[in-house]
Amino acid sequence: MATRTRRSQRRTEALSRERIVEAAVELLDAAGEGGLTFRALTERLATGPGAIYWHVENKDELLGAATETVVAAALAVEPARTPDSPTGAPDSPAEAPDSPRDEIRAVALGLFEAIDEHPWLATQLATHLSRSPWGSVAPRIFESLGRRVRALGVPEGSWFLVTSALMHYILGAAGQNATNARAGGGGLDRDEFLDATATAWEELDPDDYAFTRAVAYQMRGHDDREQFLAGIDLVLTGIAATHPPDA
Amino acid sequence: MATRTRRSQRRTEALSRERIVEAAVELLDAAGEGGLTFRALTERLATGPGAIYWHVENKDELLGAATETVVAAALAVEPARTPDSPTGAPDSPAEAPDSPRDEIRAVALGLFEAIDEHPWLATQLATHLSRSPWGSVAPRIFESLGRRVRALGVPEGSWFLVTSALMHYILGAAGQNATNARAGGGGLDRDEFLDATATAWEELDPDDYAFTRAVAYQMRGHDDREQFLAGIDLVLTGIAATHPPDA
DNA sequence: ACCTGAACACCGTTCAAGT
DNA sequence: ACCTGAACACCGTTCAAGT
Repeated sequence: MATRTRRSQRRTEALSRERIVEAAVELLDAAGEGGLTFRALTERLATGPGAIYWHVENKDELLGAATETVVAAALAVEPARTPDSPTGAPDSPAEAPDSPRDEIRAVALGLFEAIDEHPWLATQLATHLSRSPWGSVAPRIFESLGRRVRALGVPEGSWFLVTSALMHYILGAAGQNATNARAGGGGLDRDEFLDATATAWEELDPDDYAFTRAVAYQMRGHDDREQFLAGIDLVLTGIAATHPPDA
Repeated sequence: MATRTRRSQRRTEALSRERIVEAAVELLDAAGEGGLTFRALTERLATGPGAIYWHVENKDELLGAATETVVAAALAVEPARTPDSPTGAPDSPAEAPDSPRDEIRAVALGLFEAIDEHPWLATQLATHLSRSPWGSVAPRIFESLGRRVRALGVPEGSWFLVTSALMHYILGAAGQNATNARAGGGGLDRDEFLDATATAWEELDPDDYAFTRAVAYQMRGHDDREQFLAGIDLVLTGIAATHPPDA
């Protein structure tokens, strides 16, 4: 029976931290946070739990490593181009030197899309962003946004506040959206899910939820990405108004 | 040995969904997400798992009920008063009719403080806000903010966008802060934790993290609540600028 | 209607043993 | 140095049985 070992992967390459993290990301993408177990991991890697523990401290560290990998990839794109065509994929070489504002939009959108593709990221980013010893993912995002905030001309005394506010909006919005992405993935397609949610809103108590009922129809057709970027613009405008460049 | 049943609670009152949720909140507060187990719950309530399952569908539903309870309490305060004295606890009767802007600040601060007191809330709010069947907690927050957004004079077409953006900032910021609160709770006090984080930032690579290193000192002394409210003001200013009242 | 508690399947983690 | 796999303690959940 030793012959019938599942070789879900070719067995040529040796085990490595990298391969383990890669498999972890695949499991998380396929089945969410609950999909990442050491049993599933050992089966996929055709090995035993002990082997994994030799390369990785524990499950928490593994989750952290998976998060770092995905976030690093999202930030590495360093995209450009004005988001005029919201559908356009960034693959042609970028030449035009973008404004800091456009770059912030692009970084934000990169994170948004990463969370959209890997909904399990939301939990990680929302609450486990700082760990001991300090994970590198929070500073990475902070740095990427902060450089553009500086380029925007925000006075130095406001750098921390402004960059934090931007990051909070991005993580909050992307997190909410991940919930939708997840729910959408489970059977219903996106439009059906939106419609079901809008309908649920419309059936709330008229006294307690007058406002929510009144905007339910706006939920029905809305485009997540567009809304997200509109929110970014709102925050950027707020930044310009409350922390204008030094005179 | 039947005599030595732990009665962590007086045994007079019968089991009820309410008592179970209450105990769940206590366990979550005391030991975080990992502290809520059915064993701990049965011990605290001096009963068996079957009894709990009679009142509650499963662990997920229990977590949801705990979240709803705490969020409802936070929103019920419907506080007032201008936040001039950031330390002041709201206990004297409020009379002055506050501006929508102040009310939004107050609602936001209420949520911020709820997450600060119950750090496990962050995960719940960040990613499980919508469930099937639709939980009432998202609409509750949305409604509370939305009514004030309407009172602000934001044009109807922008209600959904603006209220969502506000909610995203609040949840994102409060979530990040919960991480700090949690970390602070684990031995170090708040100032020590901030200091340790700032020091860690200052030791990052000078090329890759030039900006983060440059603002590390701003992290050291900052007041979470103050920063949070400054962010709210930033967003409110952005709202006023990008979605001004109809002419 | 409400509760008991043994049992089940599954999980993260450890560790003596192998190569 | 790297891997194996049995074993341990713990978890959510079920269910026949009691009152």
